[in-house]
Amino acid sequence: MNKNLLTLADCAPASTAEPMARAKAEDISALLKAVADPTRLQILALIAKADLQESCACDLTGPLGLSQPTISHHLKKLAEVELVKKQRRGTWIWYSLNKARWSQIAQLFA
Amino acid sequence: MNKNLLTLADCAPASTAEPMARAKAEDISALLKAVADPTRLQILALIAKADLQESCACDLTGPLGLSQPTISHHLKKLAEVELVKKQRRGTWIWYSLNKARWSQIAQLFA
DNA sequence: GCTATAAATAGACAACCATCTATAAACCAA
DNA sequence: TTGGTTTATAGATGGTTGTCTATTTATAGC
Repeated sequence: MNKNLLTLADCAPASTAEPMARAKAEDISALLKAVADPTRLQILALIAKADLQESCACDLTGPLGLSQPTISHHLKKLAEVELVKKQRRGTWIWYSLNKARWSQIAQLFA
Repeated sequence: MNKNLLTLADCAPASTAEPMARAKAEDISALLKAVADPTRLQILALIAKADLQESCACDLTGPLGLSQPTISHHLKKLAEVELVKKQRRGTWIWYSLNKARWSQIAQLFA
C-alpha cells in the first residue's frame, strides 16, 4: 500500500484534461474502501474506546453479534491497509489503531 | 443523509461493550462508500481543478474514457451523499464540490 | 413542430463482498 | 500427548456494484 498519499488537489491535472493517475486513485480507494463498511467502523470505534486502546478479536464478536470468522475477516481487511496493528501475546492477538494511518485519511480531505 | 456526523470516539461505547449505533455506522459508511471508488475520486479531482471549480458531465467522459451513462451514474452517487452540487444552466448541468461536506469527512478522521 | 445535444433511466452482466458453517492451525497447560 | 481456547482459512451463497448498450427525457435553436 502506497503511503505517500496526496490531496485531491495535488492529484488533479494542471491545465490539460489529464485526470489523477489511475494507480494513485486505486490506492486511495483501497484505503477508503476498508473504512467504508459499517461493521468495520464499529470495530474501529470499539478498539479505540477499549482499555489501553486495544482489543482481541474475541472481545468483538459479542457486542457486534457476528460470527468469529466474520470478525476475523474484517480485521484482516483493516490490517491489510495498515489501519490496525496486530500483536500476538500468548493465545490472544491484540489489535490497536494505527493512528498515523488514520491521520493520513484526514489529510486527504483537509 | 444525516449531516450530524460524529467522530469515532464520540460513537464508541462508554464503558459497556455497546458498539457504535448501527444506524450511525451505516450513515458514515454510505458517505465513505461514495468516495471510496477510484473513478469517483478522479471525477472529484477533475471538478476541483476545473476552471471555476465546476464541470459538466460531458467534460468528464473524455479524460476518463468512460461512457456517458457511467459518468452520470457516478455523479448521481456523489450527489446522493451531497458531495457535489448540481446546477442546470441551459442544456448543461454543472457540478461543483460541496466543500462543507468534504470537510465533514476530514472531521471524522481528525 | 423538428432537429441536435446533454443528461438520465432501464436492463443486463460480470465482478466483488459480507456473511455463514465447517475445518484447520496456533498456542498454552496439564 | 491430549485437551481447551483463540484465530485463520476454505468454500458456499446472496446481495451489491461498476460498467455497458439502448432508450428516454430535457433543453435550445430553427
